[in-house]
Amino acid sequence: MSRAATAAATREKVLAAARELFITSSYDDVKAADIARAAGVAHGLVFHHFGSKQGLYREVLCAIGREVLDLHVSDPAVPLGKRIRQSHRAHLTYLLAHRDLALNLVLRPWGAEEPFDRVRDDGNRKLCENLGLDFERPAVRAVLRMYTTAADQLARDHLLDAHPFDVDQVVEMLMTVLAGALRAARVADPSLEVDRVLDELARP
Amino acid sequence: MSRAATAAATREKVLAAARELFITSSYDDVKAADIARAAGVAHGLVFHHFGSKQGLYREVLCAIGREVLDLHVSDPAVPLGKRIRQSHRAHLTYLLAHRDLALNLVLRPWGAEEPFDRVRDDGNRKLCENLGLDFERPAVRAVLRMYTTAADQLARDHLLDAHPFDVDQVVEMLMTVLAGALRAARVADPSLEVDRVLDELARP
Amino acid sequence: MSRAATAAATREKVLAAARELFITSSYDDVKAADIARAAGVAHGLVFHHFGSKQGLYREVLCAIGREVLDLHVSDPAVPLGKRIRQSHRAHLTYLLAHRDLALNLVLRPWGAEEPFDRVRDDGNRKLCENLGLDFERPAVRAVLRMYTTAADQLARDHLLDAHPFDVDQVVEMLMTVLAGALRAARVADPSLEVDRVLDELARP
Amino acid sequence: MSRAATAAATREKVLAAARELFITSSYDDVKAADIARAAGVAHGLVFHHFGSKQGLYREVLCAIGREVLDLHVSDPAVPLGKRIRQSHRAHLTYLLAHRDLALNLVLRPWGAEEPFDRVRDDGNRKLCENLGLDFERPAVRAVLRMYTTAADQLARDHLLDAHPFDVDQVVEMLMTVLAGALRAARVADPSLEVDRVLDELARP
DNA sequence: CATGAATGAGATTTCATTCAT
DNA sequence: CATGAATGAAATCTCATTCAT
Repeated sequence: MSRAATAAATREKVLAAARELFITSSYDDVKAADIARAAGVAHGLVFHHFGSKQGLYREVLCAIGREVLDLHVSDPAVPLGKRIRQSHRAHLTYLLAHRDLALNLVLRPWGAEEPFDRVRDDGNRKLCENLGLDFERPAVRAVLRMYTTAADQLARDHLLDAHPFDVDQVVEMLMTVLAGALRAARVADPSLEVDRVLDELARP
Repeated sequence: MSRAATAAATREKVLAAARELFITSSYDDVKAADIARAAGVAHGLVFHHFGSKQGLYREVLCAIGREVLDLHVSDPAVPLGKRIRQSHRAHLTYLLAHRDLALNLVLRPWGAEEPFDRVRDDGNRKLCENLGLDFERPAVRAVLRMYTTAADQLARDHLLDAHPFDVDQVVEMLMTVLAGALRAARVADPSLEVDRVLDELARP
Repeated sequence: MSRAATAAATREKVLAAARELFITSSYDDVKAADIARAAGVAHGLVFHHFGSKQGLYREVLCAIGREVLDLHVSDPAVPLGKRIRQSHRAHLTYLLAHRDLALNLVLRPWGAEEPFDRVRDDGNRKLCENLGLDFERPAVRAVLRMYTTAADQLARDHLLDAHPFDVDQVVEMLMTVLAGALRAARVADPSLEVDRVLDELARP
Repeated sequence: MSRAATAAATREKVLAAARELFITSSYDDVKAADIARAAGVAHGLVFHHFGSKQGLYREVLCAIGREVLDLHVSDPAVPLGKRIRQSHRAHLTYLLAHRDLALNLVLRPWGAEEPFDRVRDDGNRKLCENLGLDFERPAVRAVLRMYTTAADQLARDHLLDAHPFDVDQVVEMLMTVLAGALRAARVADPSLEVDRVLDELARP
């Protein structure tokens, strides 16, 4: 193993330890010393590789964001309604399988973490592509941001057992809310064509 | 002025100073000492009256929550569509008039602050009464929580000039999203009757 | 004992402990924690009273500076030559009696410690008054600063046993160097009248 | 280029970078990593070549000390008064041309830096040779140390514009103070013959 | 010779909270 | 009620130095 590879491995070790801890405890409750200890490295190494605790946190967040993004189905061969439903189900399943991670890191509001916002916007952009809409149009962007936030809220309540619905029901609720959001986009920007999308979304 | 009145006045002074500070700075950035200094009282008084910094914060939050709640129109004489629209407009106008307060204290996600959640639930309950729906039904509760979160997101973007829509457009977008949320409630709970409400909401 | 008096007493305790430590160890080697422990108070109290370790250090330095200043004899009834000699002897005796204090805190160069410089200037001003010269004249100021530095150097060497001269010899050497410095002032500023002073200084 | 030559060149690169940094920042503010970066070499190399940060600092200091020493004129053909004046002028000119270097590295008190003290003693020894005096005699050594310190003080004030005198005036002031110092040596050690030297110094 | 990853001891300062007066 | 002195735990980040490659 080369020097560089060893270093990279150490970096990963720290990253993994940090992820583990940030999932189970809040940012403030996780101490840099804890991370170093969990990773089995010297205290200072955390800062050598990531500059600051914040920097390390950001990296963890981004890594998770990318993982979540990759869950989405974008195969154009699959009909739109099915595609979106599959994506949603995959997303929800992932969150259920990683409950703490979801509650503590993923399902946080817009604006709470700068770098994560970008990941979220990437998610919306992907959704937009699937829907055949232009994310650069303010109305589209605005309602998708609303929708994502609302979906996170429903997912959060789901994880907290705040309501009794199963995954399939949740997915259908999301589809309906998404439809409402798209109609809201047309309200703000009448030139927007959403009927066809609404049609396709309606078909499971 | 009686002993008790003086005490109450002091309490208010601290509360006002705290509110001012929590509006402009984050919770962690506001120090108990800052509040005491701003209020012109002894450091220890903050704890004398409010037990802890958290306790004081909660009081500030609740006071604001109550103010916001009181903005809502519940006059049954006003047609439903108009009533909800007026409430929304009043709410948005208030947030615009208190930008920092809105961004830093009001428009935070569910779960961020325990006591504020209750206020928010109260708001949803009020909305429910207006809509003639039963907040205790899980489907209703779930979609209203989604809706509120989504509405906050749109308001936040509005305050941050992230989109170009005016207050009237925002209100109409919200109405449309609310309609979508109600349909989503029916999806989860088919026994739910929402057609009449949807009808009334459609009429401005 | 009143509240304020207790507080002042505590402050003094910290100050005394700090002085003790700064005399025997270098600034960097003295830890804030050491001072608190030595004073028998909580760690945080140091900062409550002095703001920072630097602030505390400055106070210690100033207190010592004032003590040293008070050693000087300014009784006009005493002939000038005798007066200066007595002051020098008192100064040297003090430094010898407080060897570490002298070497570590007093005999440091101009510019090493901002607040101490002011004290030193005060000392020179006092010397000036004794000599009947105007400290505001650049030539006077410049040579007195030279002289003070040189005197500190000789004192330092004396404390370090770098030369075999006794206090009386050292005092006479200083008188001679002071005479040289005054002549140097006249070189820079020929309008300066120093002959009478030189005359008086020559008489013990 | 041979292996050894490359190594020497690298060493020089580090030395030059260190000098640059120590001139503009204080010892504590210069980090070993800064030096390595500025020199464009690996962090560890600093220690490879110089053992420690202190060691590197010492080398920088000595190099500068030697440069300053070489400024002094010792040509016996030049009359003493002229020789000393030329040396002083050269010294001052050098300090003026390297202001930060002078203030931060050269014009520091005796005892501040072990290795530099030796250089300073070398300087005094040289001066002694010029003056035809024996540096090993305590009185001579003592007053020359005083004189050097005083001269540094005047130079420091000069660099800081603390007085309005030009280089020629400063040189003459120094000559006068030097004369005073020599007389002080005779005070401490009456067997010392300084009249001839004083005579020669008086003639420019 | 050169590299830079790894070490790990360490210190200042902050601040919520308490409590004697 | 009001005061503000006193407490003391705690945590981030720094940095000289080492050493395996």
